[in-house]
Amino acid sequence: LPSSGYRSSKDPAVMFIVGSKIQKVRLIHMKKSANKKGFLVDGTLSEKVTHILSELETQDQVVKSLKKSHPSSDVEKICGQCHVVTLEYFTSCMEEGIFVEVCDHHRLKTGKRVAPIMQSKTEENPYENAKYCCQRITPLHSVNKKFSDALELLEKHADFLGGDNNLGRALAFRKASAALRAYPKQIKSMGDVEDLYDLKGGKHCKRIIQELLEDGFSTEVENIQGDEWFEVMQAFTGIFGCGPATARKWYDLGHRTLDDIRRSEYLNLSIEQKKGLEHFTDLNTPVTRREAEKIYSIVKTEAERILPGVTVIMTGGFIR
DNA sequence: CGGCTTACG
DNA sequence: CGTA
DNA sequence: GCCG
Repeated sequence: LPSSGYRSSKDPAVMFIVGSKIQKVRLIHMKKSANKKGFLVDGTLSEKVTHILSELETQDQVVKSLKKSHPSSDVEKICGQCHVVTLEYFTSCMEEGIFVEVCDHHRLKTGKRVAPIMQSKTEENPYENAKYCCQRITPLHSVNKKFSDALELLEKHADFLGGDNNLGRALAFRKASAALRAYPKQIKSMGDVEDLYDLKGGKHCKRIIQELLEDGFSTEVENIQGDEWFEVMQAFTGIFGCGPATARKWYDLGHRTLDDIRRSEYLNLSIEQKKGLEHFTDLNTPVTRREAEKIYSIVKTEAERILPGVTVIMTGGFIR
């Protein structure tokens, strides 16, 4: 341990896990497994704490977060006496069964600013190595739309069917579809998809792609598109508040159109579904940037009135 | 052959 | 069960 | 349906 400010080594090590950015169930699980392995975990931030573990990026963020959750503690002092470390440190400790030695790479940065994520134009699209979708870039308009749309249709179909295995199948189709949508080059032969993660071990998705390459269409896909049940399911699940289960129920009762649903006396429509029907077209129309800017301007004006100098930033897709 | 995100109303 |  |  560094000499200044640290307590003597005869005191037991105590960890404290900062809740921020950690989902509730995961936090509970972390504490549970730490206790099980004999680690001392403080429920509140006390002077006994020697290791502060956090998913946050910097020490300043940790201090800020703890001040909120522990207003009566001298957060700065306690943090100054502790190791402030990442959850990778936690993982290492769990593996070893002891408080492992704190290395530099475990420590949280002291800087206030989070480094912006830069996308250099010269950098190649990291797709080839991407195992996880968060590691790759997906264009809004993919050159492989034809392929991704086909698999997306199969995803929906499996989702509409529901039941045990179909949720898993839907997930697989979704991943495969997303993989193709993110693939930067136009797919021209089976060789292009041979090793693609989320497809490489598969048979069904590859068959669809082969059909599209050789014939320009897939019989399986065409059949689904021409299927009345599928079309009606698609329409019904387009209603806010109506998912696959409700859509199936309505179909089985003989309904076929949105107006059937509107006119029906006996369906106990939820408030969401009533509003979903009322604003069907609107709710299925993407919000334009122009509209988003307008709302932004209203929010910004009002926020500045309440708190002069405040920063207001649009988030979600419109941040791009 | 099991598992497939999580939380909330 | 549906939404986020 | 695909992955581990």
